[in-house]
Amino acid sequence: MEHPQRQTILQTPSLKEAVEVIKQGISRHRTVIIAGKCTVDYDGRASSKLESGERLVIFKPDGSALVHRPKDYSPVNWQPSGSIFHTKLVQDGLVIRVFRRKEKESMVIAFTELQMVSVMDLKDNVEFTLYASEKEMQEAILYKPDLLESGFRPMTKEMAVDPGFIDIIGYDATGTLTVVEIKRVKANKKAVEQLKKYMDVIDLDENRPVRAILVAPDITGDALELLLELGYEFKALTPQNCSEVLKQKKGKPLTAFFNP
Amino acid sequence: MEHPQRQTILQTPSLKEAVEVIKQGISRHRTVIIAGKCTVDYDGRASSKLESGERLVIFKPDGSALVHRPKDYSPVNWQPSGSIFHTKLVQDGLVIRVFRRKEKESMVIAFTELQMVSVMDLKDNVEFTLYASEKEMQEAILYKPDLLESGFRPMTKEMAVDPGFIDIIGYDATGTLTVVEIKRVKANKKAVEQLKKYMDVIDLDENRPVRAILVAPDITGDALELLLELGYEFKALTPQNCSEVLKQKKGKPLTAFFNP
DNA sequence: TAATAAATGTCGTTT
DNA sequence: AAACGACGTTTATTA
Repeated sequence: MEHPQRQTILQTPSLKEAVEVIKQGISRHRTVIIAGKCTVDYDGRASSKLESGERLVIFKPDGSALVHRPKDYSPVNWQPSGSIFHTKLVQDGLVIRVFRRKEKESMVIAFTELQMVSVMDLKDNVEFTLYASEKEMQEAILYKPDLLESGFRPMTKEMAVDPGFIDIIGYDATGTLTVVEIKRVKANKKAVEQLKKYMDVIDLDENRPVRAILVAPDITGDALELLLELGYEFKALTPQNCSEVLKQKKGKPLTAFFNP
Repeated sequence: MEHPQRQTILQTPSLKEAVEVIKQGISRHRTVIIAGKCTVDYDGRASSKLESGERLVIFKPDGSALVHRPKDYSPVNWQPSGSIFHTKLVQDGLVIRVFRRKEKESMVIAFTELQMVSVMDLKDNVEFTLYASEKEMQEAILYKPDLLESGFRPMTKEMAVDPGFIDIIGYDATGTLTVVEIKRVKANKKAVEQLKKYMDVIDLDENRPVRAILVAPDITGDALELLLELGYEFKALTPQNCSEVLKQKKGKPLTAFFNP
């Protein structure tokens, strides 16, 4: 055989057939996929009960476990990585207990019928890259401040103030101190309130005019109302806009943008 | 055959063998599970790129799709239910496009090698019940107000005020108006700020003393500091406590608690 | 549809 | 370990 067998697949196995395959798969740090009729009980931060039905259950080598029903994006039950699995064949069925000692959480899956048991050795070590995050919008404005407005000069990024971090502080074309808050999705009232919290601190520290600009692809009606009431400003900018700008950048470090 | 074949499992199939099975599985509203080497590109609210590696990919009958790496609880890429799947065999491999027209989102999965293709008809219609939610904590306090403090009399639940909904409003033993905010996990500063927003409205509307009580299993140091600064109070109460109380309730409607 | 808050949120980062 | 904020948050609820 050219390719050594890197997966074991059992179709409608008996519980007895399955138990050793599952145990070995878990102990050898494989990804174990089980489809079958089961109940699931969870107890920890909350507690839950799921009566018998057919589900897809996944145990990963890092100790994460997922129970998926045939609908919905999110698992009905789960435990995050770092959990410990115990597999046992009992009178009633094949029981897999998932523990997290630290969090005092447990999830118990009891199978009565199996449609499939699959054990695989998935090799996957490449990087995952997410583009057009809020950080990237920030980078884009620092790289090309005209994106915000003509003549804007960034001074600091992520300045620490009491309530948190101000995304960008700089001076506008007339030399007025300007606080910039960036959101990558439509801005709501919460975003304006966050900006206000920063402004409260800035206004307290300095005794001179300060502008506040909220940058986002869009803004809700309520948020715009509050924004204008507070005398702040809105600048429409999408992650895609920023992504385009960053394509020109290519590897210049962020520190390069803070030269005189 | 006693049990009609309710699943199709292909082990290390060729892309050509797999494509028809996948297409049929999707069109017949089955759960389709694919393990294999693939790349994943996402474009929508953000965009992402995942280079070639071995992953577990799930397509559900409701139009949700998940891409799982061999680590982590959360999928590396996904689309929620209501998405549309397009499967196509091209020169480079087996490509499955997942669309959400409304959200202008797409995820493209391109397989070059397959370890497994499994198509199942999972029957799962029972209810899932989760205990010890915030709503249950609220119900417990309404059922047995002494849980909050002796002599407390609830007046309304979920009173609508401008910022949102106040969990419980009532009168304490001395007849002072009392606002109750409930959190099912350790309360942080954000919870106190939320309570403050409610109090700002209440204090504005009424010109008399008002108490504010934050109910949670625990509270962070910063949050407690802010809470006391504002003159509010903290009452420790766990979801488990409340769950115990509710076991005595057994089906009495909530409205039954608002009698003179 | 928009806004608002809960979630077994999870995840990363900083203190 | 604790606290805090971001997330392609998702999900439910309500105006």
